[in-house]
Amino acid sequence: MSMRSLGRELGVEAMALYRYVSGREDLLEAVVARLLDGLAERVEAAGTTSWQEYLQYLAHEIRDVALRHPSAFPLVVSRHPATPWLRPPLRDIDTVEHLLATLTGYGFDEERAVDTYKAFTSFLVGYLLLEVSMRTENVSAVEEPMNEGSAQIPEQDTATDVQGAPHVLRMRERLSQDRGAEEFEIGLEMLLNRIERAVSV
Amino acid sequence: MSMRSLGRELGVEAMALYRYVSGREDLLEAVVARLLDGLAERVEAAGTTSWQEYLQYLAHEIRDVALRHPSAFPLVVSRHPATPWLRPPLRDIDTVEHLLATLTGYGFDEERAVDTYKAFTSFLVGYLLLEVSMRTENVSAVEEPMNEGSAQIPEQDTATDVQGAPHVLRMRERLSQDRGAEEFEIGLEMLLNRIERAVSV
DNA sequence: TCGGCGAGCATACGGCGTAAACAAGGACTG
DNA sequence: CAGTCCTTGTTTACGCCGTATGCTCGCCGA
Repeated sequence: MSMRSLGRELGVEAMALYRYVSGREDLLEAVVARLLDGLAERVEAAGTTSWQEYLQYLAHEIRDVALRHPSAFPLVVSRHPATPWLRPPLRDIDTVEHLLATLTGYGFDEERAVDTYKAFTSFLVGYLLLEVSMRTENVSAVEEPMNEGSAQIPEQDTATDVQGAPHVLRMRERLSQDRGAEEFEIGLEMLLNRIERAVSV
Repeated sequence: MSMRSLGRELGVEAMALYRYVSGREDLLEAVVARLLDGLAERVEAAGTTSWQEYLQYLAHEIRDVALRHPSAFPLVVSRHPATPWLRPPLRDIDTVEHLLATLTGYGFDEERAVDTYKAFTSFLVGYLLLEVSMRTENVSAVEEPMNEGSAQIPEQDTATDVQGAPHVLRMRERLSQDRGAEEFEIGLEMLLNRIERAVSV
C-alpha cells in the first residue's frame, strides 16, 4: 500500500487523498478502526449468559475479522494502541471496558479480570497472527525463480533442505495441514479451563 | 533501518554494503538468522531430562532473545520462514527437527508432537510479541506534542478518553503493571499441563 | 614494475510521503 | 445575472528510500 498506488486504484492523484486523511499513518489507523468497528456493540448485543460464552463469542468475532482480512490483521496487532496499557487486538477502550465490566459482573476480582484480559489477548495474537500469516504467505512471495536453464527441480526446495531431518520429513504432511479452526477452538477451550481454575481458587 | 542510515552508522556509503549482502531483504534475513544462531545446539547441549524441562528451556531461550533484542524480535515473527510448514519463532529446520525428535523420544506420537509444536509456537508469539511491543513503544513515538500554548494538561490523554469507562479507570494501574515474567511463566506452565493431559489420554 | 582486483565512491533512476501553490467547477449571496 | 467562496483535484517540488551501473584507488602477487 502506498498513497500513490491507492490513488491510482481510485483513479485519482495521490495528493487528492490528503483531502480526506491527514497522512498515511492516519489512513492505516482508520483501517484498523474500521476492522474493529462496532465490536463492543456486537459483543454487547450478543446477550451471552456466562463469562465463558462471552469470551468465546468475543474470540470468534476477532477471528472472523482476522480471516476476513488476513493481510490487514497484522496491522491491528503491530500498531501501537491508543494507550500503553491496552494491548492488541483488544485495543479500544470501549471493548476493554466491556470485557472488564463483564468479568467483574461474573465475580472476577480485579487481578483475575486483568490477568484474564492479558492471557486472552496473548492467546488471540499468537493463534491468529500465525494463522493469517500461513494464509497470506503464498499469495505474494514466490519471487518467481523462473526455472530458466536448470533441468529437473527435485521436489521444490523441500527435499534439499530437509536431508538429515527425518522427523520433520516424516511429519511434513501433518505440519502443513491446516487445522487452524480446530487448533483455535481447542486452545480457546483450554484457556477458558485454566481461567476457570484460577478463578475458583 | 535504511541502507543509507546503516552505511552512515558504519562510516561508509550505502552502496558499500552491497559488497557484503545482496540487498536489504537479505540483510534482514541475516539479522533473524543471527538472533537464532546456535539455538538448536544450545538446546541440545542443555541436557534436559524431560520434555517439560526441554520445552521450558527452549521457551526461556527464545524469551531471552526477544528481551535482548526487543526491536528486532518482531522481525523474527513477521518474516516468512524458509518453508510454509514452519512457523515463527521456531523457523529453522534444525530446531524443529530437534524438537520433534525430542518429543518423539519421550513417547509423543506424530499428532501430539505436531500439535505441541503448533501450540508452543503460538504461545511464544502471543506472549513475546506483546511483551516486546510494550517494552518498545515508549522508546520512540510520543510525537512530542510540544505543550505549546495550552495551559494545564489534565493527566495526559488518559483522563480524557477514559471517561465513561470506570472499570478501565479503576484497573489502569494494574493494566500497566509489567508482570511479563510471571505471566510468561504461568502461561508456559499451563501450556505444559495441558499438553501433559493431552498426551496421557 | 605492472596488472588485476577488491573495497569503497559517485551518480542516477524510479518510487515513496507529503508540503505548497494552483485551477476548475459548483453553490451560495447580492 | 455577476461575484464570491468552498470543495475537489492537479502540479510541482523536496528529501527520503533501495539499488543498478560504472569509476577510482590502493594493495599484493608476479
